[in-house]
Amino acid sequence: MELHEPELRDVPVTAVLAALADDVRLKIVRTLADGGEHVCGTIELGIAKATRSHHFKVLREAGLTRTRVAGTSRYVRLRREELDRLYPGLLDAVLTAPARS
Amino acid sequence: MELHEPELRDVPVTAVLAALADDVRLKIVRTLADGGEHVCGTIELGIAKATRSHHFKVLREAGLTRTRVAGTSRYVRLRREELDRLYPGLLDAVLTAPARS
DNA sequence: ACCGTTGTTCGACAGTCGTCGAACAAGCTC
DNA sequence: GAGCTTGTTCGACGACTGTCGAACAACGGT
Repeated sequence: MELHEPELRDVPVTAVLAALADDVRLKIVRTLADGGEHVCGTIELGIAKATRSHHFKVLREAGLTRTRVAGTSRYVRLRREELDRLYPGLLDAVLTAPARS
Repeated sequence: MELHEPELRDVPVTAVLAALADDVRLKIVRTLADGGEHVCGTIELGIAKATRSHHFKVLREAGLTRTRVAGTSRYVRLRREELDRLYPGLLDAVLTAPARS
């Protein structure tokens, strides 16, 4: 299993923004914002698992998440420190924004 | 001429992020970041004017810019104060980010 | 009144994106 | 090993997006 996790500085800002510009992915990011590791499947999203897998892939390849494989599960967490270092304020701004109505 | 400029709070965060997640529009925003008014046509973008018009429309309808009509020209400026109030840190994070290589 | 300038709108087109079911892979448990 | 669970991958499909040329609209200057 190749876990493609790019260096954040190699990811264009537009890719980071595009990754955040989706309701499903934003919900994932909000959930991960507690700082802990979450198993992909435990985040309730109301979509097919293929779609779920797709969104986690987008987040990972945009440098937003770090994934640890353990058994059949994947533990995902937000790369908050790195993000705050490279884009100070971005994550906070997005997270404190009013949730989707 | 109907100038559709929504209240920022009525625009979903994802729409704001999507508007910023494009190289051309990001370049426009960076140019407008000096706080002044710019005439649409004076910003060098290297694209057809139809496309240019499209991008300015996206920015306007995402609540990112304010447009003033004067003669045949449109004066555009960034809605920075409102943006900073609703999404503190977002604009700064995007603007200080390394420009697209 | 004509012409040039500035922008918008209207198809059209290619490309990307979100979504899904189905098939597959890998691990755990009995 | 059989079966279940957890995710990924593979088309496929419809919707949206960025791009353009052409046509149009509105204004300014001569």
